[in-house]
Amino acid sequence: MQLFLSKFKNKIDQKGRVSIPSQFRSILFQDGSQKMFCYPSLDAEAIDAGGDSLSREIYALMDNLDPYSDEKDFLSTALFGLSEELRIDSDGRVIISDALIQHAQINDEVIFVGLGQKFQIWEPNRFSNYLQEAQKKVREQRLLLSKKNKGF
Amino acid sequence: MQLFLSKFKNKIDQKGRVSIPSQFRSILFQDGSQKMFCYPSLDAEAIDAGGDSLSREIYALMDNLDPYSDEKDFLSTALFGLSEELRIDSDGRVIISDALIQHAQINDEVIFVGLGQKFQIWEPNRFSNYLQEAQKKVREQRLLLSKKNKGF
DNA sequence: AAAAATACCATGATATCCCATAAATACCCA
DNA sequence: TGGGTATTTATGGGATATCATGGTATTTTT
Repeated sequence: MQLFLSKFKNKIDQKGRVSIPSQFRSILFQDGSQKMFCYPSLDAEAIDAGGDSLSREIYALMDNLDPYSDEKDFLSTALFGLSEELRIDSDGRVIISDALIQHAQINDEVIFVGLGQKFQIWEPNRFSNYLQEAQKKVREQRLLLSKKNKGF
Repeated sequence: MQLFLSKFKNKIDQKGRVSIPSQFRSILFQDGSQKMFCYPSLDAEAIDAGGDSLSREIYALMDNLDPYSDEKDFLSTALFGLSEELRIDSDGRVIISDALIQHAQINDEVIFVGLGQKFQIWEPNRFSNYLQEAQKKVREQRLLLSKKNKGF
């Protein structure tokens, strides 16, 4: 299976269009769909996105819930209500909806960040801040680890 | 199978007409019917709606209940008594009945919210309140989910 | 006849398609 | 290996189609 890797910075034009990085695009196209599935990230000011496999994963998750439970009502509102299947146009671009733009505080540039099974879309500055934080955490963790595991 | 996803805000005009979001409309039309099936949401101040598959589902649900039970009486009153099949006009609009308008406390704008198999129609402010609540609940429940669903 | 429902038409905004261009990348062959 | 050519890719713009929405006319209902 192909993974989403690396990161790419692209511009949003006046009509709101962004090119999906071609590497990512070709993965999305693999299952034949012309859509990019996406939704606001649960714990970051970013957009989570992926292809058919990601959306199927989420649909399956919903299917397992009791149809008439509060749990399902809340989840389906928060997930289905906020997720979108963006059409990929003939030039490989999408138009990100206002709601998602706002959630991720995006202006006229975005960074696509590969996360393996899915990828995220960030406002560039926010992403570099997030990355720094993450790296800091990793270093701290490593200090803890290195006491037990020399040479790592 | 096509699912109802995302949300759309539309206006109600002086004659009481609302456009069904075209994405939703095309799903409704798939089973050939020119109708939108709807009824007052059982546990929210909103309208539940969908196509033929939803109405069939509800019929099936009723069939499974003991014919002479209170449960069936109650449900058939709550659902069938108040459910309607709204004609979709040539421009893709419907007229929502007074009873449903009142149940959902709707004025001159509504939000259509995709929930997968069906969708809901909300008064915008009420929906944003409900959404906040739903997101809060989802975050609380999230630890449970993440153990089973990595990467989500 | 009055009121409601339905069909039909008009318009601005937006999305989609199609083409152009420049930069980046891949490709090829001496 | 290097240097040049072909392809791909990101991005912009104009033309076209679609959509939401308002309005008018016609039909149906009561």
